Amino acid sequence: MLDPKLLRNDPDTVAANLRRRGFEFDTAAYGELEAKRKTLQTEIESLRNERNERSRAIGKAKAAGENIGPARAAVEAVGERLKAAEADFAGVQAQLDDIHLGLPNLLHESVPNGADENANVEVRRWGEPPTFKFEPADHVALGERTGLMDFEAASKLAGARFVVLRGGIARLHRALAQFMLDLHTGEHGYEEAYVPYLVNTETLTGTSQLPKFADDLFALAGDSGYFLIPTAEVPLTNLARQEIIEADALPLRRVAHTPCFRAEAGAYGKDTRGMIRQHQFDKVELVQLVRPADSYTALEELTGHAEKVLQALELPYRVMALCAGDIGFSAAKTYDLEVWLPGQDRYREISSCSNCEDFQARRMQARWRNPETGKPELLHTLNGSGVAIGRALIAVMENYQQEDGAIEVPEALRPYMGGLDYLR
RNA sequence: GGAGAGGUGGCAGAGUGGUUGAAUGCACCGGUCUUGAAAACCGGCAAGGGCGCAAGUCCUUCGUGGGUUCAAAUCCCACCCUCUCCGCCA
Repeated sequence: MLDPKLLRNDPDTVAANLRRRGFEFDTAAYGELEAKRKTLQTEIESLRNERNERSRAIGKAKAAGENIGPARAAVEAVGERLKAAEADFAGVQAQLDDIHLGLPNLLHESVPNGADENANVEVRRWGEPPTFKFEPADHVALGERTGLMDFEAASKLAGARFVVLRGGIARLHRALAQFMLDLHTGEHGYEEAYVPYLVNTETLTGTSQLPKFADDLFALAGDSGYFLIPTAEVPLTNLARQEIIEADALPLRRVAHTPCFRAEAGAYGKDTRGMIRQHQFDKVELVQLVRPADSYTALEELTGHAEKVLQALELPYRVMALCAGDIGFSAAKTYDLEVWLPGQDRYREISSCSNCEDFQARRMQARWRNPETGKPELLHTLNGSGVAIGRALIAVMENYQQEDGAIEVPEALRPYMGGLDYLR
């Protein structure tokens, strides 16, 4: 959510910023609604004031043993007028709330212009794509050869966009998660967290998956009100919802390994082959809550923490600064990490690291106590994949494949694989 | 699932219809005392919003949402959550 004061006082600046995303903010309509709101609010407040004063007077009169009959009748009329004004106000406020919850975050000035992913800017590259003396297979073909990656079995159990992993591949998948958690808790100062995979609408509204992106989520059948989390960003970030965090506890860095569930409603026919785009995938997620002044430094650090995973696995990647048109709803700035996939002969997203500034914090009322002012102020929130496990598995399989279809186990993962060096 | 108790400020904890936004304690901030610190003492200290140059002033908020009333932390209804006991269960 954007600062309502900013929307009121400087709507044109907001509109100009959002236009970079290709988002049109109707300032005239907003201004009109906002004026209505103000008029009604002023009216309501003065009516309430009148009611309160008269009621107080009645209390005093009664205590003094006077006749309060006429005074009561007089206030009744105020109550009627108040009721009508409040109904009007609620209608206007509901419209304003819809607008507020539907506006994306303002972009940081460093975000490059551009309409879609083609305009994303490469920031740096790490590692060299491996060369093969044979035609490298993709992970689906590699999985078939070992027989340990079974899309048909998953389809029987649940339908399209699921996978069953078995044996060494399943273990490699688990090893990746363990390795990443150990790296982030051991080297990067994150506290490991175990969190609910089912969350309520308030939580999803806090991180801004709701109300706008309900179609991307899986909701549980029945009336429990639960949704499956699309990422651990949701529970981890919402830990701070309606909290005031003491300054010396900052920055808060948390990491969790969870499954993620996504409806992929807008992705029919996209990435249907293999494990690239699944309804269920595992991810190690990094979340930081920081002082506003520190959030851009924190974004660089957090991105670096995700990069360390790929470096340790010796997977070639590049860092992309997302352009205005490709950046997510709640982010002010985002770096994507794209890993090299020999089977696709190109880089594919494996991590997305964002600074949401106070956008989510305002929705959540996640605050910290600023010792300089003594007042609670909004935090800045950041999140990043550190990294997506399914895609990391693919990347390892494809980059470490051998001519005979075996997969070499990266050094960093061998301790988690009982010392195994090749999967066959 | 059954029975009971309870949700109040950063925390603990009073308050059962009328200047109660809320006693008191802790924490925090400022001061006195002290060589310094602690203790003691004095003072300050909720959040959000409106108007105002400011001083200030008004509105809202006592789990959430409705209701009763001239007036609700206080009464009624629904829901959520926490705790205790019983049952069941990993």
